[in-house]
Amino acid sequence: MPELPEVETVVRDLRPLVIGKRISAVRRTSTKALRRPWSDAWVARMVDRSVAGIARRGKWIVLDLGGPRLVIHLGMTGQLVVMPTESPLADHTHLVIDLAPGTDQLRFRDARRFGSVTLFDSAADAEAFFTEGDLGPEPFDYDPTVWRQRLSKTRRNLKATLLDQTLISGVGNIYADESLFEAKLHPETIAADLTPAQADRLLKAIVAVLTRAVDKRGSTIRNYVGGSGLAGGYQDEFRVYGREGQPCPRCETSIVAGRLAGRASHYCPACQKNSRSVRQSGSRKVSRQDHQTD
DNA sequence: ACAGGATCCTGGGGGC
DNA sequence: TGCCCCCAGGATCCTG
Repeated sequence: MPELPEVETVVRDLRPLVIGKRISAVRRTSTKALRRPWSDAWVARMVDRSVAGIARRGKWIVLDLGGPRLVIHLGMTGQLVVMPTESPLADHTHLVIDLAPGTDQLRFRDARRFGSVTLFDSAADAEAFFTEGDLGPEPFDYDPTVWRQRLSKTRRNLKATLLDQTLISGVGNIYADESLFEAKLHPETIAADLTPAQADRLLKAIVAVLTRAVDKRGSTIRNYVGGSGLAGGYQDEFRVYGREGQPCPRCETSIVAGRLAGRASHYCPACQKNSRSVRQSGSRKVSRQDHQTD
């Protein structure tokens, strides 16, 4: 479920609720396996530590325990919320962390269990995990030159490219579609065929869309809630995602939905022209030079 | 190198 | 009410 804006919202919500709190107990509240295996040996390493900070890296949440780092991925249906101890434990709650002083608990829930919770011994170990996973740069501080270079090296389409966390971290299905609309680029456009100007436009569009979404506390379609249990508001601002058959907010043309990179993809066929396929309709294949315009 | 499909799971919605 | 099928904010592995 959660992409960068949702994860960022969780982190911002949790920050005042967990920082400075001491972990007085840790309990696994289900025996079901998560995406990455949990180890009970981690409990002893967490108890009595205080939460020094909480941060986001791509779609990952990093809880700083003053040495060890608890690294959490929400997968599709994950929730990480602070709740009072007396509130009933919701279904599919996998981990409960007691916070002191007070009676609050940090709870991790995940119905589909595509998420994970992993303890690393140090900041360096957590960072090595991201490095080994080849996690791509953050959209907000992506060097445009590097971005253009990375795009120029792949013949994949833009939709698949934006979903690739090693190329850019944090973008998922919703914000890929919304960013491509913002940039007026067709999701099937080959990344390497973008002109430098188009590549710049795309990065700016991603940043603009993500910024607006963060401002609205992300998007809630089904399960997502922030760290305090509050839903998001950006789902009301979608311009293409989930709007198949509805009018394009720019030109009124019906939004089209197709399947790309294995995911539902929404776009405006009028605003988001695929220069490649348009040009291909006359000749057979198009040389790279043909794309220098636009 | 890359596309496409299957897979890991559960729940919700639509059609019948 | 129930059943069946399809779909879902992700990521990874396998095949062609």
